Amino acid sequence: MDRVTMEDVAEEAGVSINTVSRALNDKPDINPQTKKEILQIAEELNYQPNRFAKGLRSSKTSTLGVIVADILNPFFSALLKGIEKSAREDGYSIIVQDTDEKYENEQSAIQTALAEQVDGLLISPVQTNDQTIMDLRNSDLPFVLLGRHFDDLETHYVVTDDVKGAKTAVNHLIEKGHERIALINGPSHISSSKERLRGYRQAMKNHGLSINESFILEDNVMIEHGYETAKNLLAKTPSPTAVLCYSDFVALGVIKAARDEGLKISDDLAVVGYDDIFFATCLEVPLTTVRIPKKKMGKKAFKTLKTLIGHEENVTELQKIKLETELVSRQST
Amino acid sequence: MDRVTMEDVAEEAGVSINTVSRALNDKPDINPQTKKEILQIAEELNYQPNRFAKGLRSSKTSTLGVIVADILNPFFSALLKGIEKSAREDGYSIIVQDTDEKYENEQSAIQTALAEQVDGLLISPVQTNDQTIMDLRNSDLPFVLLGRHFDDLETHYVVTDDVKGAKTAVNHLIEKGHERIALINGPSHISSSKERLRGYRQAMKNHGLSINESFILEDNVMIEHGYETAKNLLAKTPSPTAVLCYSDFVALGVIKAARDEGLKISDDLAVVGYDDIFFATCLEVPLTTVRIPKKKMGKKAFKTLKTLIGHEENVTELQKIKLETELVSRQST
DNA sequence: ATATTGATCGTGCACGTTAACGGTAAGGTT
DNA sequence: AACCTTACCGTTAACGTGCACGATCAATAT
Repeated sequence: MDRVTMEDVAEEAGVSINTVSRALNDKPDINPQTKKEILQIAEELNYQPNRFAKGLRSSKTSTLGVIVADILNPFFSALLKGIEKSAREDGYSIIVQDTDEKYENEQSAIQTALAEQVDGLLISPVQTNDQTIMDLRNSDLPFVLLGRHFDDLETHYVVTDDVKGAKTAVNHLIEKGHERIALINGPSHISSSKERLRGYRQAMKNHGLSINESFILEDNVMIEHGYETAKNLLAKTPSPTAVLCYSDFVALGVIKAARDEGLKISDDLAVVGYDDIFFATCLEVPLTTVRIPKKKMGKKAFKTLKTLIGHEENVTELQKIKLETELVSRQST
Repeated sequence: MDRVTMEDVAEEAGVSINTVSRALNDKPDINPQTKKEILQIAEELNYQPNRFAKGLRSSKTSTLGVIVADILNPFFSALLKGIEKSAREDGYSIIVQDTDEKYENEQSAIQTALAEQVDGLLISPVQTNDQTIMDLRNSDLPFVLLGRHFDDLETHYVVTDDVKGAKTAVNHLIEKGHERIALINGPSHISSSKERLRGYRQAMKNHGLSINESFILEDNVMIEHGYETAKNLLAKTPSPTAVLCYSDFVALGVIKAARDEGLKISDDLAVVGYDDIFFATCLEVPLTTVRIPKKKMGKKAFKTLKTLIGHEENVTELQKIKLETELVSRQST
């Protein structure tokens, strides 16, 4: 059973293919009555447009590329979920690629996306290199950065207000009476790390607290590293009474390390995470964390990309969107 | 800057388009020397084949549809990761759709996939209805079911050996000295639930243990339900000393409920999960669980689908693949 | 010398859709 | 009566690729 084409519909309706095209695409120059009949017949025959013919003609697919750093990370899963939902509601399909936080994968993923001829690209860039992003700008494929951005690169992006987020978290810890507050941050060269560090410093300064520079550690985003880093941190004297982590993943590592040391979370060591991935509530001591509106972020990123695709060649001004975070206070502080 | 086509390459090489086609597609009837030159030029010009033209001609995209029940569930994330990786390595792109465990979404997702003209479909079906799957069989689109299958539906699938998995888990609990063992199962009409129940019964019977039918509960896969169900379960007298859960998600709910009741995991209540999602190790009491080789499963599903796509019209025999699980013993038992 | 073969390459059409363009008929305008 | 407008519709070419077919030429066989 072959696919139904416009020609089949045309034949059935006794009109030309073009008329069918006009009917299906809401074009003018068509009798409302014939249009109605054609749509009727198309429906009956279960006509499905051939997207390859469409794409070939118009060089517009209705497909977006999404490149995430690690699907297993619930943060990205949630992002992806938001993107997928709003894209689907808008008639877009998404092609997903996972870079495993590796630079070379990102590079080839972008190449693949170009070859796939997607209409646009959503990227949560890896941290090691921005060369690929620069290359991407030279092609005329619209793209939006997600979660991370590069200061020195003028691109569209959707991120969160990390200065404010970290500041609020530190303020919260200070209110709880903590003074020796550590920061296990992400890689220092990515924007979110820089800004959170800024927020951390501001909050400490505002409350007249001195900063123990050895309490500021740089880390990877993965859980295993959080564990190691926390081990080091807790060995220091005097040891911190509170830690702000770069992610809930890192916080998990910290909690593990604290458990090993016989420290009680909250009493002996207050921990604040970042992201609010869903099992932050499932821990023995539910985790206080800075909630990132992940689905909303995905949705917003899609909307942004869509306007870019709409305007195309027009030099639309740069979309730099910062979403607000929310401190969710639980038992770990 | 327009896209480079085969015509451009042909012109540059001083040959016809057809010759370029032959060179690029490893066809015979071509001089090795000219072939080499053409490939060289194609490389220099950075020629990228137009997949829409290709798709239109050959009605073969290199795209697969993947329909998952819930991306936020780490089980599906891991599955997706496995699929994505092996697909990418094989030159396939994947279009991902999320059904939110809702039947109507699955239905439209399949429609979308058909419209997208993917080469094949990988589906982790929702539990409520198999009508869509039946419809899908009537189209000639090859597809493979993932994780769940339907007894009465003759389709290709990749699942795990659930009878054995549950049996091993129950055996483990019995070895630990438990006799009052409960089962919080998934929805009773899906295959994995049925088989795990079978495994549970077999293991109990083999050890001469009587089964308290009120210890067998049906549940949804979501975490919130695990909590409620466990509440009910723990209120029973005599209460069970061990629980086998349908998923790690459910186990989390059980652990929460046990915590509310002041029960100590392992000592007062042994808990076994299913799936082995990555944060099973992150819990206060690391969770004993039946590990499903998720990435391998994704990979296997892709491979299976690929052979189906290869053989196309040929009536290949049904692929019913059962992967082995592995009991991972941790501190919760 | 002529016929045959094989290697190599070009020609032309088809895939399904869109859009520019031209055509037709009915009605109105000068 | 000759023209223009309007509303509607069909013809046709084009998007980039792959495949069937035919063409060419040199080498070999008869």
